[in-house]
Amino acid sequence: MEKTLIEIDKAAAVLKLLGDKTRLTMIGLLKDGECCVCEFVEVLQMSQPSISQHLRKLRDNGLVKERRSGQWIFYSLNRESDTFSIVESVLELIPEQMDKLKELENKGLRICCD
Amino acid sequence: MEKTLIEIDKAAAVLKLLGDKTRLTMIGLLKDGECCVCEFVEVLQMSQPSISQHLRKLRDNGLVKERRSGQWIFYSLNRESDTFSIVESVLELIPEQMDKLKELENKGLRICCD
DNA sequence: TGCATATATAAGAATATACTTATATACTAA
DNA sequence: TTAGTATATAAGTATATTCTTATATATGCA
Repeated sequence: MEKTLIEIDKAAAVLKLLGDKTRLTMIGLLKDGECCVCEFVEVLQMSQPSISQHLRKLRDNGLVKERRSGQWIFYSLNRESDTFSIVESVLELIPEQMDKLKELENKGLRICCD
Repeated sequence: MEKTLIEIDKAAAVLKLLGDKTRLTMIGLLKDGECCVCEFVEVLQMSQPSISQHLRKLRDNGLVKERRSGQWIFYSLNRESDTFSIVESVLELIPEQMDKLKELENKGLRICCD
């Protein structure tokens, strides 16, 4: 049950990534599954390049991983990351973001990724 | 045992504050007690104004509180903050910073705050 | 009162961050 | 092959961040 400690530099880097509302919401959206870029664009109401740039930071730091499926690239949490415990802890303390995906689904806007 | 959820904006703000090595180390140093500004200056090897500015950010966001005692101002974690659970979780995942204070004590540099 | 110490604040500079628009790349399907 | 869709990258800009140096404030003590 003992968690491995994360060195301070690495912890600070991850916390800095999570310390941005857009990226924190993204991580929240990934809590229960995958999302593709177009879904983030819809939910977060931001430009596609901006979303891609945030995802790149998360990926470069190993917080998320990607999986291509046809034209789409699906992102998911990288639970194998040695800093995942930070992400996990934070996810327990913030509200679920799932409802935003549900809304999207209700509007029929999630079809692009089926 | 159920923790109250922290809204995403507020969580992101706190995580941003913790996402800086200097401030994260400060929080780590406060885990087991108070520290005064001159101790932070010694341990972190940074200028006094820089330390004060970091402490101000932490204080403005309610993460730490201050207590004046003579010429010295002692900082401590604000365990009453509604975002303290984030700080608490992070503290469990990073190494103890106490040894740095011990070193200081060994060098006799902690006398200023007795 | 006057000086020393501890801390805070102000102003400015260098750098980092997060957008924007434009364009490149990868895949699908006609 | 060509057009269309999804995503990534590049370049530029506005703003935020974190230092620095100089100065202000608060306390203690002779």
